Amino acid sequence: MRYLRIGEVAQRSHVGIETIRYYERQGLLAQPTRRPSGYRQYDDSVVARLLFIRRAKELGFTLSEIKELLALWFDVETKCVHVRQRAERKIADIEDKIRSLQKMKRSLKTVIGTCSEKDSVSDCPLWFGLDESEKSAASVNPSNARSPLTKPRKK
Amino acid sequence: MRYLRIGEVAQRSHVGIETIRYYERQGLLAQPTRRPSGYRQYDDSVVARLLFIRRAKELGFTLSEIKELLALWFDVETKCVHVRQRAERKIADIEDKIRSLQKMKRSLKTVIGTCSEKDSVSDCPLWFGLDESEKSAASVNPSNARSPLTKPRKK
DNA sequence: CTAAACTCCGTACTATACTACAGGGTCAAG
DNA sequence: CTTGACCCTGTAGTATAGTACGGAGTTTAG
Repeated sequence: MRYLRIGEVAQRSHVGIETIRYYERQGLLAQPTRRPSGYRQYDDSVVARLLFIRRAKELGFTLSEIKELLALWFDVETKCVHVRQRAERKIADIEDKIRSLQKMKRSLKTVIGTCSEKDSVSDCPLWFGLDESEKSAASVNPSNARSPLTKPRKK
Repeated sequence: MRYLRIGEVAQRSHVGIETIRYYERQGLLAQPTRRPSGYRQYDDSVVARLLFIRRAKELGFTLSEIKELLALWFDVETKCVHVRQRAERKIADIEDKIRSLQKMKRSLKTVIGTCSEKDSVSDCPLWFGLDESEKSAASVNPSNARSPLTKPRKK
């Protein structure tokens, strides 16, 4: 079986060599086998993994989130129950993202629709929601007095 | 009409005060009016704008992309043709993102489906595509000789 | 066997996006 | 009219995610 050198992997995955080594240090890629000289040897599965990482980054996942995602497929140690739970949480995140993107898209279409009728957008509609995303701990604050907005500054 | 102080805006939008000022410096938020004391005065529209920014970041847009997106709705100077073009490009980007997320979601569902049958994931399926995303300038390289993988290092 | 292209490791530098003071002024309840 | 919470500017520091060498060894076409 033919092995790939790091440069070939870089070319195929559109990820820089230094970045591949960086991902290895960060634990996103396994330590590859080495030739006697120390050269890394990869097989093509690493290319798919790198393409996944690249795309996931574009979708707003951080490297550590991506690490978690990858673990769902590849981490043999993980017990099934946990995988299931985590995968379901990830799916919910993803569905949220999809909904927001769809909202954004509809909103952009409205922009196009509105402005194609005239030759200027000076009177384009001003806002279309795209709010929500704001169900984070709905602040059950008693609000009895002027509660600090910022954490009190030490004197 | 009641104005909001920066701290109230921060609370409502779940964005830190310092971050709001940072966005102002970066041109993502307009210079707000000021009280004679210099205090910033906002109306609630800025809250929606900040929620949009926050969400767009989670969807993998950079601040400068977000600035462009916001300009599509709010930039009165922009000519309609340009708005239309840019909006269409953004919509295409968004549709790409949605497709990738859907693929990722399907793939995660497969993980769940596969592993719920057993008590371990040691034999979970190994890869499910989620590739594509790789239609970037399909490398029509003549490849006549050993072409440099990296840019030649200066001697 | 040579030379160009490749790889190694380690460290240092960069860009983006915040985040945290310092040192001062402002506001409003009591 | 004080006092605690708020705001101002400016500058410096942090986290994340790379990116760029230097100085060395390795590979392979010619």
